Amino acid sequence: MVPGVRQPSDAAVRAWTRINRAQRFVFDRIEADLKQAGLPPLEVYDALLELGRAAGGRLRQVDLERALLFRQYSVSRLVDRLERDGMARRERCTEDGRVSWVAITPSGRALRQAMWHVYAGAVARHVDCKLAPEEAAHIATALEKLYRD
Amino acid sequence: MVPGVRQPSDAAVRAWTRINRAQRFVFDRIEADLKQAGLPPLEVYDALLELGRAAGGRLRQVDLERALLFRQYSVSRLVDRLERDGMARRERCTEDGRVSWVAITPSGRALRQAMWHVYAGAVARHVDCKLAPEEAAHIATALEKLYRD
DNA sequence: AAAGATTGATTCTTCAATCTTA
DNA sequence: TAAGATTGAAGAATCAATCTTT
Repeated sequence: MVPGVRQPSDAAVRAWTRINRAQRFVFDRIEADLKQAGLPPLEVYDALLELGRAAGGRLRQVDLERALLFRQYSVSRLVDRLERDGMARRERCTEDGRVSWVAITPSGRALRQAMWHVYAGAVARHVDCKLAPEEAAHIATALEKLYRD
Repeated sequence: MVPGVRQPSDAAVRAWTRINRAQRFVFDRIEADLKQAGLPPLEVYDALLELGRAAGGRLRQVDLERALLFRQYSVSRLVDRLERDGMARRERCTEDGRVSWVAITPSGRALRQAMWHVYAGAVARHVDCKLAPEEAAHIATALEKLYRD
């Protein structure tokens, strides 16, 4: 025991290491499925989903940042790529000159749908198959507490 | 509904998105704590932990790869960095010329301990505080099923 | 000063090909 | 052929500094 360092419970350490491992394990498999289908990585799906859901099919960059739990510069570069590939475009904000809107394009919507095709199968195979329905629900409820600041 | 794509249950999709978000959220905060203390990222801790636990303080690279769920080339480059920083060294295997052993150094052991100092506090703050003890145990049990192939 | 966003340089990751030994 | 490991080149993430507007 080291004074001044609060020791977490064994249960908490085990929970954290397994969150970490399970995430990487499943994530790697989903990404592999997407890649095999010639599709972009999951972060592109997540971004297109947020944009597609938003009113008018667009979000301020800062809101996309919060929705995705990404850094400002990561979003900036992700949007660069989406724009380069024709999946989204930036629009200037007339009310606040600091703000940049990001709007999904029709190609972006089509890509999201194509990705869901593969993504859904991957979640079914790598998650749904392995958990009882109550387990999945229970995990979801408990994990939400970790990111409600 | 698209024929030919197995649809995962809503519960499974929610579980997966929350695993993903919770992992990123907690991971970012732990990494920030380590960084603020001038320490290297979590993967270094994980590697040093595996090496330190192993018999003789060393593992074959391929076993480190499996323990960490990393790719061959990622481990190769991680060991490059550990070696460069004096935390581990490669040793050739006399029995099988294809194999490379990776051994932890005394500096590596010291670093792992210094990192645990910070890491423990971070897990206490970002995980232990937010979950009831039974919840942590339950999460651990359920999540393990996701990476037992 | 603070909020939103961008960028040059560096570091790390990933891809795809390669190398060595079994 | 396959297993274990490495590597040049390309792509992405990160750092730290910067820019613009509020």
